[in-house]
Amino acid sequence: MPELPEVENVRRSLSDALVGRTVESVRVRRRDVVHGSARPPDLLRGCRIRSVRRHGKQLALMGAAAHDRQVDRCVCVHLGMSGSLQAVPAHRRGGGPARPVPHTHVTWTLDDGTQVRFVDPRRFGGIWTFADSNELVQHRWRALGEDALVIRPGSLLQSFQRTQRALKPALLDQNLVAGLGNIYVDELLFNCRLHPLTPCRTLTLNRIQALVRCMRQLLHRATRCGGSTVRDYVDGHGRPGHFQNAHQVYGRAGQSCVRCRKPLRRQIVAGRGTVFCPGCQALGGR
DNA sequence: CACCACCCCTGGACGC
DNA sequence: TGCGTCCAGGGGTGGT
Repeated sequence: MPELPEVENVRRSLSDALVGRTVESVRVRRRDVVHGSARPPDLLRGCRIRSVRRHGKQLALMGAAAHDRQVDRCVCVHLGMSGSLQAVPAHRRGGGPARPVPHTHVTWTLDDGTQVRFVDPRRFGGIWTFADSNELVQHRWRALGEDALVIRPGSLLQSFQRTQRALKPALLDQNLVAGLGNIYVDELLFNCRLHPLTPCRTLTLNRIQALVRCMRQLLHRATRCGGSTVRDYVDGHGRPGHFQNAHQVYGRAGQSCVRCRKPLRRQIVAGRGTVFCPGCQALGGR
């Protein structure tokens, strides 16, 4: 389940393989994963890739039409739960017709023979096409909150003050802060000793500052470790992450808390499986 | 506007 | 071995 650290690793690895290359052809196997125009030129055919951007959990391939450098193109990719975007170099595809990877919905072929494949078995992800970066921001990224790596305590304080919600559902809300998912919210709340059901309203600026520091540190550490591979996440080169080995609560229900040795509890919060330490993360805090 | 329940989807775990 | 059932979960949508 790609969250910010995983998506950032996909972004970096894809940048290596894509930036500066030109898209020679695009193949769409499932039209319904593409939102907006699925015409090959709108899916970057004939474009030179200028950059790979990220906001929260979303990626965007920014291209410039080769025949007219003024014409921009932009393809936004959301990996959802089970999506992956991998660049497979020509030499790794070998000579013979390798059996196709199931659920490969869109394939781009670059001028050096590299294939970029969007694979998404559960189809919780998708692809959105835009004329340029303005459209991307207007129609898709503007509604999102600030990216979790750059958000400042002040904006979080503002959001927290006008919501009645608990911390966990608020932090999972991409319109409030973009990039956190179930894994990193649980890890974050454990790190800063906050109960998932703490009402956002009750957090002082001081505690929000600590929360933001914790969040950046956690996300940076996880990113450096290549992200978390819980089931099948891999980056743009097919490499798994290893931050799952450093998880302190996620996936550890019933095991003992690394701080106080009490058993970790699992409870449904905001409809999501939530693991926390009832000892360290008391409601009301300390 | 704020919030929540519901639904989308597949593969893996588990029980018989 | 094989089949059925349950569950995970991001986020869009529609209802309250």
